Amino acid sequence: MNISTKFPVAVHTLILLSISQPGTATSDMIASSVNTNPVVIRRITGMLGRAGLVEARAGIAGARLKKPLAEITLLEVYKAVNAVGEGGLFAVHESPNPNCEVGRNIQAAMNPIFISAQRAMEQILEQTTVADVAGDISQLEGIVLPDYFAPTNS
Amino acid sequence: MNISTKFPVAVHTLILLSISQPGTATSDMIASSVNTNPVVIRRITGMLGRAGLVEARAGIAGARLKKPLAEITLLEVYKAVNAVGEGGLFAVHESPNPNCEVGRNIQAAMNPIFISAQRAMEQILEQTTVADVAGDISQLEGIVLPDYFAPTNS
DNA sequence: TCTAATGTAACTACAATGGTTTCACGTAAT
DNA sequence: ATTACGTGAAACCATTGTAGTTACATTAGA
Repeated sequence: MNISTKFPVAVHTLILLSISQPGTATSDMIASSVNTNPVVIRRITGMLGRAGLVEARAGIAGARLKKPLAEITLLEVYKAVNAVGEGGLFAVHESPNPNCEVGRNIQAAMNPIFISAQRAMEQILEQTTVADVAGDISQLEGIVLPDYFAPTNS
Repeated sequence: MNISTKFPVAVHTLILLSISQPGTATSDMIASSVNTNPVVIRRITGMLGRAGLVEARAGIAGARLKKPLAEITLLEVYKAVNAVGEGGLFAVHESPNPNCEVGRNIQAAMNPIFISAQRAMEQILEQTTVADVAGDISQLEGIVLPDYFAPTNS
């Protein structure tokens, strides 16, 4: 399996919150950009709120960022939405045979590797902020199509 | 979600194959060490076979390693069993709204980060061989419990 | 008060995983 | 040849997790 879409959706949400006029980015509006259900968005803003990244209150339209995007790393978002469940990125096979030399030690032997592999992945996420992603988006918007995409007369 | 247990089970299987007398490590025997069903093991040895790591033939008990464990990296095993399905480690939310500046670019903006994060994780797996894991296991077997685990008279 | 938005619970649909049964086929020993 | 054992593969089931959906209580503000 793979890491939950909650993660990219949360990033998407944070960017929309940052570029929208206050009170504009309702869960309905965000859901229509993400192409999902408003409740899915509220679940995510709820998690972002519990992590201290946004402030969302019942009855008030649009959540408010509690930090500028440049101070929110992707790792914070990833952790806020619990993108990788409990037990870590790698699943282990439960209760191998304790009467077998391999069975009774395999988990202890593999665990350190699993942990450092997961850490390596998370460190990449830590090096990028949500503002970086937002920057990439405006860059993409400003892109000029190369000539071979232009209409021709041939 | 997390990465399939097929991965640790495959490592477990390879180690058993390497330390067992030829023809001894049947899918039944391996399954009893892993604590699962023999068919699960055969599915995995099948994948390891298609990846060229072992040779398993119908009717012949026990698969045979085609390489020494020291020449099999964890990354090879991970790829052999397709531990992370198609589409990569990170899921993306499908079809965001193309009429929204953020929606139509979010995937392109996040993809490079997802790819390098996944790569970082895989590079760790590439640095370890199955023989390293097997070595850790024998080390664990030889461990001497520290004093505070010893019976006392107090 | 009325409207609009959020928070939350509950339910559903769907997909993926792993376990299980079953059976055909291959090998090897008797 | 027959028998026993093991693998390969298909089919099916149970469980789990994710996301989508409905419904409703609650809150803010006009």
